[in-house]
Parts: sequence; C-alpha cells; structure tokens
Amino acid sequence: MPSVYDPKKTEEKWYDFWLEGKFFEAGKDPNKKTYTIVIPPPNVTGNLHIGHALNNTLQDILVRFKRMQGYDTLWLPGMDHAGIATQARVEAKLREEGISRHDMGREKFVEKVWEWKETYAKNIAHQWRKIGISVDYSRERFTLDEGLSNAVREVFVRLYEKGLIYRGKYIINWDPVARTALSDIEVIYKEVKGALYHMNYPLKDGSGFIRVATTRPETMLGDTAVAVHPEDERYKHLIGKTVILPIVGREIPIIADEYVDPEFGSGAVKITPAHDPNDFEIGQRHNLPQVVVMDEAGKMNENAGKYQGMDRFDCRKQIVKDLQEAGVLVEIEEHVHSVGHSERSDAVVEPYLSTQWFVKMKPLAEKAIEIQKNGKGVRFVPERFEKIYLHWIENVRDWCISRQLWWGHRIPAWYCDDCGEMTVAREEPKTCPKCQSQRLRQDEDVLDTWFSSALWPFSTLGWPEETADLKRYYPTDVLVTGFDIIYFWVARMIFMALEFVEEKPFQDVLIHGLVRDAEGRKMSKSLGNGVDPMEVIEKYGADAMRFMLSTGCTPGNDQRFRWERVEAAQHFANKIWNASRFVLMNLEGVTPEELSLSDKKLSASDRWILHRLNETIRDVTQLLERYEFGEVGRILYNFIWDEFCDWYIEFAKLPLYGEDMEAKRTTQAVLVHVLDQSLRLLHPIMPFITEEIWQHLPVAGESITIANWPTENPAYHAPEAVRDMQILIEMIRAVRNIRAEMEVAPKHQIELFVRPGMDVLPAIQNNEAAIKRLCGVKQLHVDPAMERPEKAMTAVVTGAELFLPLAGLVDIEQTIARLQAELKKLNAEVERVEKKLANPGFVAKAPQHVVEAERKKGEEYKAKREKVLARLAEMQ
RNA sequence: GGGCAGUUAGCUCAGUGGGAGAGCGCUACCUUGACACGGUAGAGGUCGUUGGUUCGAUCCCAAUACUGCCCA
Repeated sequence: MPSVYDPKKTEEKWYDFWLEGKFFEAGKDPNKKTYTIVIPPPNVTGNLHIGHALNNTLQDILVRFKRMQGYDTLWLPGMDHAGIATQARVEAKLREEGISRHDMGREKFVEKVWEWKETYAKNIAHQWRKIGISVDYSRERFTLDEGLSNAVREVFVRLYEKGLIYRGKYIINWDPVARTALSDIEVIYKEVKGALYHMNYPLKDGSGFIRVATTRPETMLGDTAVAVHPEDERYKHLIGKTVILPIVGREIPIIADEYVDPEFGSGAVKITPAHDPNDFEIGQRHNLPQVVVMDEAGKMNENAGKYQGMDRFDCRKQIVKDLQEAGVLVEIEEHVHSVGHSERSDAVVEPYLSTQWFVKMKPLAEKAIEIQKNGKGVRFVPERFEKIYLHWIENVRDWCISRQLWWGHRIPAWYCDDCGEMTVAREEPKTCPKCQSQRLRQDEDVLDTWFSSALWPFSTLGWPEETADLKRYYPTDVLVTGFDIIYFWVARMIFMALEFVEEKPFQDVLIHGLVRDAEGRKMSKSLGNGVDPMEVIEKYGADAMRFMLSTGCTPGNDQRFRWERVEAAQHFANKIWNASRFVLMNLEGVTPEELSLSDKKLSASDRWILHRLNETIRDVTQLLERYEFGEVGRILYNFIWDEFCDWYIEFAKLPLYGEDMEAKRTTQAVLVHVLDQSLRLLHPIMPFITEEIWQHLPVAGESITIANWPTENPAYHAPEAVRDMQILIEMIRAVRNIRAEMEVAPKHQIELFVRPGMDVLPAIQNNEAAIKRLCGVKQLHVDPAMERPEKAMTAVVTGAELFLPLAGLVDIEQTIARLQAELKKLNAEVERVEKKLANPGFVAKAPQHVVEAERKKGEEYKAKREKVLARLAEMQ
C-alpha cells in the first residue's frame, strides 16, 4: 500500500464490483423489511451540479446505512424530461444551425430531442456512478417512458372525469420568450424600478376628465373601462358616464367596483381585462369586452392599431411619447414594484388571456390538509418546513397545466373538426363519439413537467398496474430534497398520491439547503460561480466530496462550498488510509482465528478504545436515524483521528514491537476490530475508501456494502478504563508541555519522577512502559511516598505530582511562572465552584447529580491547588 | 406588509439550561519504524444588543439591530 491514498485508482474499480455483485438490487429477500427512496429525478438535459451531489449523497448515506442494517433497500433512480428546459436547449442548438423547430415540424423535432435525451442521460448516469450512489438500475425510470406516460394519461382522464380538470379561457402567466403558459409558481417576482404613469382620460360629454395611473401604459390600448370605488365621493357623480380612450378613440364606461382601492393613486383605475388578472375578474363581473393587444411573442397585434408589430417595451416608450404630446400623460412618477419573471427564461411575464387546461385544486388540497392537521401527514425534517407547505396548500389556486411546447406528455384530448366535440380518453379515439367523424385532431399542448413528476413515487413503481413492487415498496420511507421545490414537487406528490393511491407517498421529507459559493452567493450560470462535482471528484475523490457535503451543515441550512473543506476531508481520508496501513503492516503471520477478541486479556487502552467504540456506534446509529449527518461526520472524525490514531495506535506500538506475544495478539485483535467497525460506520459516507481498505482486512466478507451494521457490545462497557486513560493522557501532556517549554530536544531521553495518590497508582503502574515511550523517558520512578527531587521542574496533574530533574536545564523562574499560571486558573475554578455551592438556591434546586459533580470537581481543584501551592512555597 | 432562518475564535461553521468547540489560518519545535494530506506544544472568543424567566442563560421567552430566504 502506498503512503498516500489515491482515490482515482480505487473508486472506479469498486463501483464496477458493486454492480457486478448486484448489491444494490432490491427484492432479494422477501422476509426482510423494506426501506425505499425514490430519487428526485434530475433534468435530463444538463449536468448534475453540486446540489445534486449533496442531495444524492444524503440519500446514499441513508440507503447504505439501512442496507447494512439488513433492510431490503430500494433506491429507485430516474430522470425527468424537463419540458421547457430541454426544449429550450435543443431549440437554441438548432438556432445556431439556423433552423427553427417549426421548420422541422413537430415529429422530427421531438425525435431530435429524444436523441439529445439519450446523450445527456448517459452523461448523468456516468456522473451518478462517479458520485457512487447505490441505486437499483434495474428499476430505472424516465418521466416520458411508456409506463409513466400511461400513469399520466390515467390521472388526467380520471381527474377530468371527476371534474377536477377543466379547460377554459382565463388570464394566465405568459412567457413571451418561451411562448408558453406558466403556472403561478413558475413566476418569480423581482423588485424593479419602474414608473407610475398618470393619465387624464377625457369624458365624452366634454365636462372634463378622469385621472388614472398605470405602470404598464401600453396596455391602455386594451382598456375597456375605468373603475372607481362605489363609495368614493370624488367620483360618485361620474359612475355610468363614458370616457373616450385616447389614441384608440374607443368609448368606455366608468364603472363602480369594490375592488378599487381609493387610497392608491388617483382612486380611479383603468381596466384591461385581457392583460391583468384583477382587471379580468372585474371585467367578468361587469361583462366588459376583452381586448387582447399583444401576440404570443409579446409584440403588439392588430388591436394595437399603429403600434402593431412593435415589441411591448418599445411600444411602451412610443406610447408614452405620444400620450405626452397629446397632453394625456400628465405625470411620470418613479415607482418600485415587483414584476413577474419567468423561472426558466427570465422574460418579464405577461398576464395574458388564453385558453388553457387547469387542475381544480381545492378538493385535492383538502385531503392533504386534513391528514396533515390530524397528525397522519408527512413528517417534515426540519419541522419548520411543514408550516411553509401548509400555508401554500391552504391558499393554493388552480394549476395551469397546459404548455405550448412539443416536448412532453401531449394532452389526451381530441377535437372533432366536424362537430367540434371534445373527447378526453386514455387511448386515441378512432372516431368522434358524437358524430362518428374521423376528422379528429389531438390537442397541440403538452402537460406541465411537474404533472408527471407529481406521480413519481407511485408511477415509478408501476401504478396504475397493481404491481408487486408497488405493493412491497410503497409508500416510500423518505423523500430527500431542497426547500426550493416544496411547492413545485413535494406538495403535488402528496395530493396526487392521496387522490390516486390513497396513501401518502413518503413518511418523511428531509429538506436540505443550497450549496452556495465561498462568498455565500447562490451558484448560477450567469455568475459563473458554479462548482462542478466532477471537478471536485477529479481533484479530491468522491469520498472527500461526500464527506465535505454531508457533514458540512445542519439540517435545512445552506452551506458554502469551500475548497479548503474538501481538502480537509481528503486529509481525513488519507489519515484513515495510513492508520489502516499501520494496522495491516503489523498483522504479518496472524491468522483470522488469532484475531478473535474472546478470551483476550485487555489492557486499559484496549478497554478504553472498545468502550469509546461502543459509544461511537450508539451515537452514529442514533444520529443517522435522526438525519443528523453533520454530527455523524464530526463524531467519526474525532473518534478515528483523535482517539484511535492519536492515542490508541500510539499506545499499541508498545505491545506490537514488544516480546510479549499474547499482548501483541491482543493488540492486533483490537486494532483490527476497531478498524473494521469504524470502516463500517464510515462506509455510508465514504463508500469507496472503506471498501478498498476493508477488502484488505483478514475479517473481510464479500463486500462492505452488505456487511452487518455495528452494534454495541455490552461486554466492552468500561468506564473505569476511560478514567485511567484520562489520567494517563493528562500526565503525558504535562510532561510534553514541560519538555516543549524547556526546549528539550525530542530525542533527548529524560528522567521522570511521579508521586501519585493511591487512587491513581494502579493506572500509572500498569502503564509505565507507555508513559516512558510517549514522554521520551529513560527512567521512570513511581512512588507515592517519594521525596521531592532537588532541582526539578514540577507539574501537578489530577491525582499526581510530576518532577523532571532536567540536568542543567531547570529554570526556577519559568517553573514558578508556570505554576503561578496554573494557580491562577485553579483559583478561578475553585472560586466559581465554591460560589455555586454557597448558593442555597443551587444546592436546593439543581439536580442532585449536578450538585454532586460540582462538589467533586471542587475537591479535585482544591487538592490540585494545595499541591501547586506547596511546590511554590518550596521554591520561593 | 406577513412568515421563517442566521448573527459564536482572523475565516467558514458546529454545539449545549450547569466548566466555550471543530476545520482552515497563525506561532514554536519535530522528517520519532502509519501518515509532512503528518506529529507535539501553544496563541486566539464579554457566544449581535437590551430586557425577562431561572438557583444558574451563549442556550428558553420578549423586544431590537443587521443579513438572507419565502409569501403577498
């Protein structure tokens, strides 16, 4: 084994090994309990970003953990066709070649997208294996594959038949760049500096004018009324009168409607029913005409008169100029307001009147709200996200599901060219059910991508067929995802599942944060600050990346990506590697039988590390159950590095290099056991390096991926060994401290006198060799009754006094200074404890064990202080 | 406007109703038979501010300031 761990040489090898062994395939043992996760399907067009790496790592940790615990684990992989995103990218590519999708036609274009899909799906699959995820590829799904498309149709038809899907002409959010409708949540509101334009609309009777204000003056071309509040004294006399719409010349009425806020602007508003959602509703109440003045690309249409063909923003400039010249526009006021932008194209969203398909949300939401409120709902981790979810689902509006795209699930509705009848069906109808005509046309639109994603937890398991997988693995155990798609995805999966499978889709939802850049900014293409997980793996290995991502944060919180942290994780991997090298190098000629721990005589350090291993097993297991990955990482890091490597291995060198064969065997057995168990505990986080090392161990089985998860062994419970080790460690540190202060060369062996109390005497006597080795001591004298040596450096530790007669080096001044510093600390501690114990409230009300602990501490501090004072008295 | 997070060592972040922690960085020493991606010893914080609850608050509660996110 080389002295530096090289992830590149090992990672690829083991992933192939795992696949060949089919360790990740579910369903091998019907007697096992199941543990199921469905992967949040990444968009098929694109690379996995560092957020996917985090998301996948967390799931992999859970699945590997449960697999080792003996569950029949199914982690089901798959990808999403990502309608707008994918289509936009393929269109952009075609545009470079000077082709539009309309040139190609629908069929050819969709074929082209499928080609792209194949390329990118391969790419993502490759990235999955690099990250090391333990998914069951035999069950991989794609949102547009046949089974899932059947599920989509089934759901659509059933909802339609129930009256929960309808088609109608409403104001929707229109993306003029992607030229499609959007749902409410695909609109992102941003604060934008704009202006409020005040205009005087002249009354028809010549008696003056009425002032209205707007932020979108170009929409005035579509005005069909002016509205005022019915109780507004300023305008009461004008209700029912007519104004002449400037430029257009259309006569429009002044109407009264409660919706108008008399406080805002002039208290009178222009009404554009075809270009504003509120105006649309007012228009419906008052039977106003709806004049659409723009086309699908955001250009002014034939209803815009001389502005026809102009872009909406150019038109705004021109119309402002014209209105100013006409004396209609009387004031322009700076105004900050929030403007909707398309989540995908970032285009300013246009409220637009058009015919679309909708899901009626209230009845679906009700079920979800009900189970959540009576405690049978989904458990959100962290809890606070439940409120966010509930608030949304309680206020949800109908969902616009039709998209004017070609890439996606085509809406299963057909129109008869002869009688106009619409048919919604699972299979394409041959003839019109009303007039028997064969001239049927399928609806051109496709469904919102999230419609199919909403079915993911059950459609991937075979629904609507009652498959064995669906029976066995549904509902899933946990969904792991980011808070940014709670509305888009989590909420929709829940209400769809409740409607169609009548059971919630997952027990828990684990919400994680974003991975931000080192400055805390969101990673984005436009900033170019994204981190490619493949680059991280290339440089540091997947294990280091996984350790860094999964242990770098608290649940639900964002984290910053810092290369130094990946480097630290890499160093940790290397540390484990070298500790393992040490163990393996010292096993020559040992048979696996000799490594059995039973009937071995254990030393204090053996019992100590085994006791600590027990505690580590307990903590890691509990923390994983609670999704506390950050704590798991820290605990394993500290146990392996600070306790196993820094102390146990150093203690182990003595028997390993010594003559006592029995002691040597014992140490070897403990080393192998602790290493084996540590590797298992670490495997879910760092799968590659743990498999690599584990396979070198004499106790290894087929694969660590299916090795048993460690459990506590009560036989190794040894709190007294912990106490002994604490004393030894304190002593060793004190000696090293003096050596460092006195600049004693590390190679220079010294003489050490120890005057222990009777309570610590056995611990010291039993470990004299270790003390000598770790302190660089050639002669060690231990005697509870010893006389203080002349001219010696002195230290006081718990239960013992140390004397170092450093010939020619003893510095009285420095010793006094150090003892005085120690005295100062002890004084402070004693004072703090005594003050506490002097407080009758504390003694009376604090828990008994806390008071006891304080008393004990106080006594120890005082005893130590006495010794320090005695030493000082002798020297001064 | 409503809601939710965060504010702890130079930096990035953990954490706990009872003696403040890690990684990186910094200082000194050390290539000691696993590891310089290392070892040993150290320096460094009135836990945002102000009140309250409590025997005791960095932790619980309230207010407040700043930062960020979500919703309208």
